[in-house]
Amino acid sequence: MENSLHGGGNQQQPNPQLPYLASPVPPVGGAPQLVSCSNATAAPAAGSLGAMSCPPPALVDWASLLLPCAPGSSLHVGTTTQQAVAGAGELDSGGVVAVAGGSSSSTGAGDGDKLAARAGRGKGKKASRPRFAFQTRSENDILDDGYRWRKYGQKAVKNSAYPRSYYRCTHHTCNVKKQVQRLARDTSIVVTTYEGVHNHPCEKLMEALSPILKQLQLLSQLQSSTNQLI
DNA sequence: CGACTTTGACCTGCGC
DNA sequence: GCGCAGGTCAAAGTCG
Repeated sequence: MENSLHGGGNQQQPNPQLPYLASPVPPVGGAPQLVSCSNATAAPAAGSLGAMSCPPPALVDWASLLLPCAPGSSLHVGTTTQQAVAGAGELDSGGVVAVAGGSSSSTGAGDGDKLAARAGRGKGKKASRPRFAFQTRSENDILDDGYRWRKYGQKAVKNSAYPRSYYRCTHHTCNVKKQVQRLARDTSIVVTTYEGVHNHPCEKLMEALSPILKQLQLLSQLQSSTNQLI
């Protein structure tokens, strides 16, 4: 029951004042073991990691995840767009997950005219949204990435005994989605695909960081006053 | 009672 | 044009 959502607007204006997530967030809670990752479209620059609002789990070097994966590294990243996304149902392509940018139908078909919304859904050019997928070896399908998600759908996927779950960020102004699915080949591996960019801070991170920030402020003040004395 | 999950139906895109 | 598969909606059910 951790997941929830309120649909919400489509505005994705980053707020430079806040340490909002500049890219999909790795799990915080269970410290699952990362198996592989990929981000074909919105590869965040290394520098953007500083803006990430969620601390990485101990076992995973998330920083490296967000960089182009180096050959020979422990991470396997695919770039074959064909399998990407579409193949999400067929994610067991040699342990490689590839995600292509932009896809999935339009979003935000929310409270308005349902028919009109549906009529517009998926029509025209597909909105290009950053997508980012990674595999984790975890017993839990739901990884605690610090954000709150609401499940809005579940689909049986072809060639997979496990269904795919669809989640949206519950933040009212955030339109980020994620899909969670287990690999058909290796059911211990969970494939999580993020779509979109959070435009708000990670609640849990802010919660966890606030005492640390206070201490830092105190230390900073103490240091400046000490310098004055010297 | 509100928030969230479940689940079946519906819609669209795509391949044949 | 048809059928399949993926993605989304929303009513109903569940839970705290």
